[in-house]
Amino acid sequence: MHFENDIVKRISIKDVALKAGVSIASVSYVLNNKIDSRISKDTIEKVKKAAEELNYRPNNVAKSLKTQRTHIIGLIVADIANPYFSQIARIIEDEANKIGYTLLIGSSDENAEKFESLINMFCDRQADGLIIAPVENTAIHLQKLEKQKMPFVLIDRFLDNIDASSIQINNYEISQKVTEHLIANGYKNIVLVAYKTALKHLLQRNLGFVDTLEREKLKHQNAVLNIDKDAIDDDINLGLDHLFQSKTQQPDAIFFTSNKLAVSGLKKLVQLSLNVPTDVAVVAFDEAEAYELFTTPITFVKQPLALIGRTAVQMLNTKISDRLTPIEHIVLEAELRIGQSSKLKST
Amino acid sequence: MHFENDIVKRISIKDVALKAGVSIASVSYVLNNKIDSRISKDTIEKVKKAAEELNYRPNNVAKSLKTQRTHIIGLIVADIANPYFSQIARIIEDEANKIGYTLLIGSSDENAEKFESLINMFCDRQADGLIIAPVENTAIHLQKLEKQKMPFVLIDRFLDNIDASSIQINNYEISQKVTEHLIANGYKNIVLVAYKTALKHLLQRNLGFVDTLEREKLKHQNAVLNIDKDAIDDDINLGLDHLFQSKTQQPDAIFFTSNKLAVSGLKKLVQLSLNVPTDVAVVAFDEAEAYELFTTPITFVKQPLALIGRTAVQMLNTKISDRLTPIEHIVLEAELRIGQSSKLKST
DNA sequence: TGAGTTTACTTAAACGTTTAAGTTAACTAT
DNA sequence: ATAGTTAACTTAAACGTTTAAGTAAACTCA
Repeated sequence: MHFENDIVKRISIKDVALKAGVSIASVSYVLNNKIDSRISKDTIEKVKKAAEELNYRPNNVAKSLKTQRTHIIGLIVADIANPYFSQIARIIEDEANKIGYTLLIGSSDENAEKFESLINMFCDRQADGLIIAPVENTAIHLQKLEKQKMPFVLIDRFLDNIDASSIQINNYEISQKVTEHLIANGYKNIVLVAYKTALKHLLQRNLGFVDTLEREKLKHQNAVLNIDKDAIDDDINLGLDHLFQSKTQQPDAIFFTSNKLAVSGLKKLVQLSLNVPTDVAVVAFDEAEAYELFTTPITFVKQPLALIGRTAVQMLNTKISDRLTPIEHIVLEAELRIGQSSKLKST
Repeated sequence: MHFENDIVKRISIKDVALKAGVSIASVSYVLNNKIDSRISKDTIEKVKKAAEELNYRPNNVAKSLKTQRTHIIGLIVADIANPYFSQIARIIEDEANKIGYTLLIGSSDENAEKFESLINMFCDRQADGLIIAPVENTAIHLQKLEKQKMPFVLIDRFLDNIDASSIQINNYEISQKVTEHLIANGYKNIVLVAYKTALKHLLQRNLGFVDTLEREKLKHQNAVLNIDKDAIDDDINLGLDHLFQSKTQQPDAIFFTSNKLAVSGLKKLVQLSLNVPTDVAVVAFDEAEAYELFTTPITFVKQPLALIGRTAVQMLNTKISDRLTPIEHIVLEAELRIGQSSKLKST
């Protein structure tokens, strides 16, 4: 039978069986290397030859339906276009592929509704497990996942009211370290540029900063500039304008708590013709190509992305194969990469 | 029945049917809004109530097996960690979601073998269609796709020996335009930093450059620095060192034909303490955060990413719904964004 | 020799859906 | 009263696999 302009009928195990003159069960055994069930060399040859000649390719949809395993891992990030997440995604992709999984990626845009529909989509598609950078107000959905016994691990962020395996960095401590570094280098009017958020990991960054200022007896009123994540450029524009107009106490250093904040802020500093670090020192968070190419190389907090990705996949994989694996919280250490943007203040 | 520590049994249409006291067919009709088959208000209510109470979620694997549609679109890029591709991926993700598709992404690393296994993976997973940035020496695999009548469209790149729908930018013309722009601004010793490659779209960029030099009677021997994509930093290091050591004819302008080349090259220029544009002018390709933050904002070729992504999804979708749709080649226009890095040469 | 074992298969049910075809009761029209 | 129609369902096959269970021939050994 030949359909002139129709979809080419895909070759199934049935066609292979017919051509090889054996049962479909035999074909399945041969093609899946089920050596425990004894099959003659002759049959193996016949099946392999037929499969080859027909250009047989397995149908994973059917396979998944039968085996109840899709070998799909879902990944929910805030935005795959953000280099932080695209780098992590790439690492996870490779790591997942290595152990036979395919990665399905979704962007939540920090939006709880999109987040929920991604969760649903992954569940409906029968993903074997999920790696999730959770969004504010999504604890309910994660609890639902737990109830369904869907294996998942959290990365980057975590939520209070949910007890799930997670991989984080030492946000509080690294933020302390950054602040201490700036103070040690002679900066006294340090401003933190952070997000308006309830996300724990970001609040820890803020807290590490404020606590350190307090401990070092530096003023910390108005030391935090809170930015709306949906209006980064606008808020930073206004915020920095305001800060540098104030003749009383201009900041001598800025600590940006994310790459997007830093990139936006650096643009603004260029616009304001402020020199880094002579007019104002800068420390950033996460990586960005831009940090290396800025007039002066930027000091930044480098997250162990490869380790985060690898650990996430490994943890998830053990969770998938053994659902009784206890919950685990892993804290990885971020690194302070010191560039020129925060060097010893020349007085 | 309750399994203490086992996987929670997922609720199927069967359970809903049982609870509602109707057949599974009725449940299917109700849940899929098949209004053509007449169903009483009463039954509709019962089914919806049962589904709700049981928290029923459809099993897309089973659905796909039966309907022969997965509503999955596969996307093959060189590397999802590359901002050019992650931005495109994000646009495609949104566009695909809008019309009910889920995006599956794979990175080929410009490697023909990985490329082939991605193609196979997508086929085995029964993707409805593919959006592909093809790799060198992969025409065979694309031909195989054609033979199988798997709908696909090519983006970014294209191959000679394959007649498939594609979306490109006007590589040759925009490259001419860049070169003319540099010449118009007084630069005479322009060097092109390009990839060692057989990829057509990149060769067109090279050709647009060389042709323009020739037409303008400028020397074009050694005007192209070819970089191995697997050793970008090393090759650029050596190449630029060599160029700027030559006392005879130092370049006064560099045109980088990709974002990765540009970022690597700009780093090197910083190392060499060369000022842009007074020592050497620069034009780059594609976008990078870095361009805006460099000492002087970089002139670059901006691709219409959103349009590329949207067009790709639309073309693919019409191909999926009607496999007889004729092949189409779309050429979109890139834009030259003029920054400070190529401004009028001060003599 | 014949009961038991091993080898090399095949049969058939199942996974969770969709949907064409079948069924039955109620209604309509003569 | 009866044939025909319609409404509201249900039955069962199918999608392409996997795999437990069944079968039949060949071999083993007392």
